Amino acid sequence: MSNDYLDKLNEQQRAAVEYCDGPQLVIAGAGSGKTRVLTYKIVHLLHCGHAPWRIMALTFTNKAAREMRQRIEALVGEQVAGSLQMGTFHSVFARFLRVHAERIGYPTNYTIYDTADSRSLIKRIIKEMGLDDKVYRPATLQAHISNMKNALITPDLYIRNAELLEADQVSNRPETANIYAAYCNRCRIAGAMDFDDLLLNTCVLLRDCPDVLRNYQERFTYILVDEYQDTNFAQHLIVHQISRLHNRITVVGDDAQSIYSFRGANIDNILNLNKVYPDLRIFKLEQNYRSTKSIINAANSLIEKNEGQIAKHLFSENDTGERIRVTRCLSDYDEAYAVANQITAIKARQGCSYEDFAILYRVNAQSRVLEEALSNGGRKDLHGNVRAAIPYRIYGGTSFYQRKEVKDAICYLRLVVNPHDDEALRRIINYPTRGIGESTIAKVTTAATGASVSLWQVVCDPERYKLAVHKGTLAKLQAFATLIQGFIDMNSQGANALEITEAVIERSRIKAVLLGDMTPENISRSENIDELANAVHDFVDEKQTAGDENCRLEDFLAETSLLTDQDQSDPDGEKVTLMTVHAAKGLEFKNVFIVGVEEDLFPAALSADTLQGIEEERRLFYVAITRAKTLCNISYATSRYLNGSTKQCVISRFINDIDPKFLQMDEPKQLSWDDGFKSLSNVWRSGGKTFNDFSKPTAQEKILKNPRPQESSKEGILKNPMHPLNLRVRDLREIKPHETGNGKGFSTHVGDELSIGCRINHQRFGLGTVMDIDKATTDTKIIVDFDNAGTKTLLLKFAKFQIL
DNA sequence: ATTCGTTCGGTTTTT
DNA sequence: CCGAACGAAT
Repeated sequence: MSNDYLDKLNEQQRAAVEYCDGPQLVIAGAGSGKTRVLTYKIVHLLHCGHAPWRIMALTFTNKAAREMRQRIEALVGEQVAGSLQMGTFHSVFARFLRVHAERIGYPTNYTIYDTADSRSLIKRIIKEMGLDDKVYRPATLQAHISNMKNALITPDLYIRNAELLEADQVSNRPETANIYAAYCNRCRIAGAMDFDDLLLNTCVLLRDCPDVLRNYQERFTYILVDEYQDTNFAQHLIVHQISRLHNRITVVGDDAQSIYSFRGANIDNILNLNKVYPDLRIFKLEQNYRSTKSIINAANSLIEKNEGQIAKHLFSENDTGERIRVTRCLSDYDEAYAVANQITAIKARQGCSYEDFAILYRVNAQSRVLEEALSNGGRKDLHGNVRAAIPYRIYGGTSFYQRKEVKDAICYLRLVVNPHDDEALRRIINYPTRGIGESTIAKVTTAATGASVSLWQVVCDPERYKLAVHKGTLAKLQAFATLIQGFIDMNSQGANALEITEAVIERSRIKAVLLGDMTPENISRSENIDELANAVHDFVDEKQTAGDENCRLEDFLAETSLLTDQDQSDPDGEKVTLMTVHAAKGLEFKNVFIVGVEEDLFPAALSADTLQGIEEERRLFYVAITRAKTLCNISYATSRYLNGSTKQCVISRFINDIDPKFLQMDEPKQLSWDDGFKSLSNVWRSGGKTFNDFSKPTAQEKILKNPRPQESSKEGILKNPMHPLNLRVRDLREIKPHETGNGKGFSTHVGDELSIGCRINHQRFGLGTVMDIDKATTDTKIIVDFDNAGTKTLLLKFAKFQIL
């Protein structure tokens, strides 16, 4: 293998790739070729003689892992790439744990509880302990337990930690430690690990089994970790322990893009890395290849407002590009339609594809309106003609494997692999209904908890556990046990994943029940079950073509249980991408729309009370902006319908954080004192449609022409976002190049140059489509549907615009 | 035991 | 708005 791959790197990147003798931190700004460095680094390591199976590469998301694998495959071939130990933290260590589970008291075929499973278990424990679930909110407890695990505080450490106990007393939740202990206990009886356990137990394994640690330390001569700013303590420790022997490690990250502290990510892991690795060498990648200068400069000016960062200056040598456009909308509805129209307009102008667009939002719930607007292809025209739908694709939402019917089917499979999986058993013991009701399950539960065994053990041997139920009920339990045992036997006799899945679908009657009542929903549910069978089929097929006849159900489950919402397979075709900003990390798009940039949404209300909260939100916003290559569009609405009610909204403080010279504020104007209160009266909702009066400026707009001097805003907004002084937009003079009509191609036109459907750029109203030309009178009028200013009738002899 | 209807409450981001 | 949870009817 020649090493001409090094020529494909810039100086900084090349230096980072070539240094392989000790611990290395690569601070990689957004779009600076981080993945490129990682992939080439791995190629370089192979070139330098590291065997592929001695290299461990850890990423955060499956998407990132997949992408890196593909890139490396392209460079070194499938064979070699396949031998690399590469994947997400969770998937790599879940594999290790499969091998050594018994060393730490878990079965090899342990189950992985997803968030829903663990939530339901916590909830049940709270109930069983007779505690008030208003005080002990399951979601809060779950998050708390997760944090504890990420910090490696096990229940026995918890109970000895005076500080934690004290805090629980103060918050009036003294039972927290007991809930935590009970939860872990029940997981263990069920042979189940939750996501956090995968990391925690890896730490336990490496701590308690020095031979295992030694083995991995010796094996992995090089470790690479992506997105290190998002590691939690458990991950940090694992990496450190395994890398300690050879001390050859590359961690890549960008403190400015740390956005996962809510799940335990600790930015100090990267900021203090030199304390863990005294001979750490730091490399910086500061040239951004992705975005225009305007975008990078704007992003830089934003992130400067955060404190405590690793000094770096991201720069771009790309074109200056257009300024970031900030659009004010009256409602979420208008915003969605404005975005849809913009997409159509920009696509026509750039001649690009729908794939070049992404709409990013803070929370998934925002996607709904956007979907509607896109499906309608933007606003209907004057004659009520519906425009062609804009194709889109949503990441996130409920994933395939979380759908009720699919999860039901999966729970049968889980039970086959590990019958002690209580959560799975609970879910399907009476689905389809087989007369095993709540009271029976309660009795089984009591018996099981009393004897510290799984529900399955009680179901299989009711007498032993003195289960007091009627004969008829006993028979029903027996029938259920026989059903499941049948599948278990199939599995132990060597049936493959597909054979068992088919048997389960058939004999459990889950599909038959759905087809017994052919409502459209049920038909779709049954199709989803078929889809699951297909997935198993593909899995088996793929393994067999690769020459592996061993297509165990265990393997299928192990693979799918770590897939998440973000990992749906790509349906092909060019589509606009809709996703949360979190999901967009690591991706790039030619044109990006960031919507809902309002106080209490972005930054999220829950994050707004702490400085760290705000700083993380700001980093999130930074991530959003830096996804864009060419155009970045920001919008906010003054009124938004979210979670069942309409609320007034205020522009996000983050827009004020960006240096105004990189912004182009649309509809520049002073917001009025009661602008926010007024706009509600302009918005009616009927049948999902909004009626807006865009055409005439409001009295307030006319009155308030004088720019109010800027004052330091942070505290003011923090104190009271609704305070009128805070309803302030930038100085007029800073904004809008074409607003002043400075002869930049805006002129009057005669009718002949225009036709219906023409795109124009109006001096004042911006982009729009000509809907009609009225030559009936001496003064020709045109009716234009503006993307952001509604429909206007213009007198041709006066209107100043460009024809695009 | 099951099913249906009503009320109530919550509400970020993800492996 | 949506889902969970509870209560009442079969």
